[in-house]
Amino acid sequence: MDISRLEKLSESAWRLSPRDGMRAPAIIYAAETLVSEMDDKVLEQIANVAKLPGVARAAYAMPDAHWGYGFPIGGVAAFDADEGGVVSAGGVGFDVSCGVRTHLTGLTPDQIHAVQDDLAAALYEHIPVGLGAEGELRLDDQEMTAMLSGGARWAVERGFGREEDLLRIEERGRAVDADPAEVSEFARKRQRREMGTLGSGNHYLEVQEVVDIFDPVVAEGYGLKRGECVVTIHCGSRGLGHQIGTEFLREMAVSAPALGIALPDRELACAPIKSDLGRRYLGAMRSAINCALANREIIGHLTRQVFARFFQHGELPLMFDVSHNTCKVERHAVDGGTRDLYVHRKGATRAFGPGDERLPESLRAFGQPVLIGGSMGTGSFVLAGVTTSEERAFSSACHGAGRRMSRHAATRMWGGRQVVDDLRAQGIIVKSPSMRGVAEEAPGAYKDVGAVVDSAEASGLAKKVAFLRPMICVKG
DNA sequence: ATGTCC
Repeated sequence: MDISRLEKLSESAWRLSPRDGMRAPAIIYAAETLVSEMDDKVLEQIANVAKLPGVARAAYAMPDAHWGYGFPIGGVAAFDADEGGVVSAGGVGFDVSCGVRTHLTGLTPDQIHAVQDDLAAALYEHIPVGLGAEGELRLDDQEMTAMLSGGARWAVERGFGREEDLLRIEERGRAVDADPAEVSEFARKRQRREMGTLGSGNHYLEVQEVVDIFDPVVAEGYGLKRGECVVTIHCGSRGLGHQIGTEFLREMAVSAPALGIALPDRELACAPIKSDLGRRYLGAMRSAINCALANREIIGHLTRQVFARFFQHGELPLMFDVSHNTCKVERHAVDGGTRDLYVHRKGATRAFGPGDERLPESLRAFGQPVLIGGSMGTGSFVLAGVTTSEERAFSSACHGAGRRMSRHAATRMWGGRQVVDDLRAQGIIVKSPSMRGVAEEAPGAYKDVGAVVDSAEASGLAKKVAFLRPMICVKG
């Protein structure tokens, strides 16, 4: 990206003032090196987002931003329903409510090492993974509706997971105002056999060691101890969310002219929040959020079953579960007052600061855990929300390392087998049904996650709490 | 992300 087009606000914040139909500025939060490495498309896309009706304050790109469908991945934008604001299927993303959860294990790396190969094999065997993977569960239409309405709470009621998990899930495990009636028959059909499955692409389950603590007080508050292991699960709403995204993107693109919306890019298809189409999308999208929350709760349950075979204490309490592809109604400061806004976070994590009443009491003093998935070789971070993030980016932060190159480019650079062997030499066991998928996800295909989170911290979006190094990776 | 083109 040509950085000379941007106004430098600080070492890690860059602004494009409104032009060419932009209704608000575009702001990129990242150190100069990361901004320079970003594709020009990121700036073009975030500027286009700032052209949409009812956009509030500014459109933002997080430090891990990269080119996406319409909106960049790592994009945040909020819209005001009373100002003609819109909701956009492309602004949420195809994998609705894709997200991350981390379970504590209380186990030491030595305990994992003693069973590492067998544990990796058991996790890989017990948790369905890969494109088109099916689980043991079969949902009839009535159960599908209950799941789409109940989220992780539905899963717990059916015996998958524990009541106490719900307090450690965003929105207490359930998106309210979901409308399962707006989820098509085909979307339901695609999901019938896919509950409790990990999926493919960048989705994974990892056993990780906490190797660095940056903020001892917050780490203790989260239950993270140096030299202990955690399990992190990254997945979303599988075929159902994808189908909802596909259907509504198409309908929004077709309907835009009639709804009086001039799209700067067809991929930015959207509908007024106060329209029938907008309301229907929100009802379906919230159902997909519940699908993802239920899916991760079931996978957490399956993980506990495997750990119970190997260890006496297989409780695996949930530290936190947070989505990074969502649209949520939140109250934020705008123009000297506060407004209810529809905050789109696509490849961006909600990051409430300390004291926020929407956080569970046990976490409120520390700020919200922000779970950052790095690549399978380089490791992951746990961050904490900070109060400055509200004015900087509607209480949002990055979500991962961000791709450095396309999947296709990665397969030209690496072979899957070679990546697996290289990681094994570093003590990391990778299990995957797809060697091509592993090549696409090679550590070198991602940006330096450390540089990304340093930028997030410098930008006042979140602060570093802990660094996690993978030991076992089950990869889709 | 995705039974990578219902």
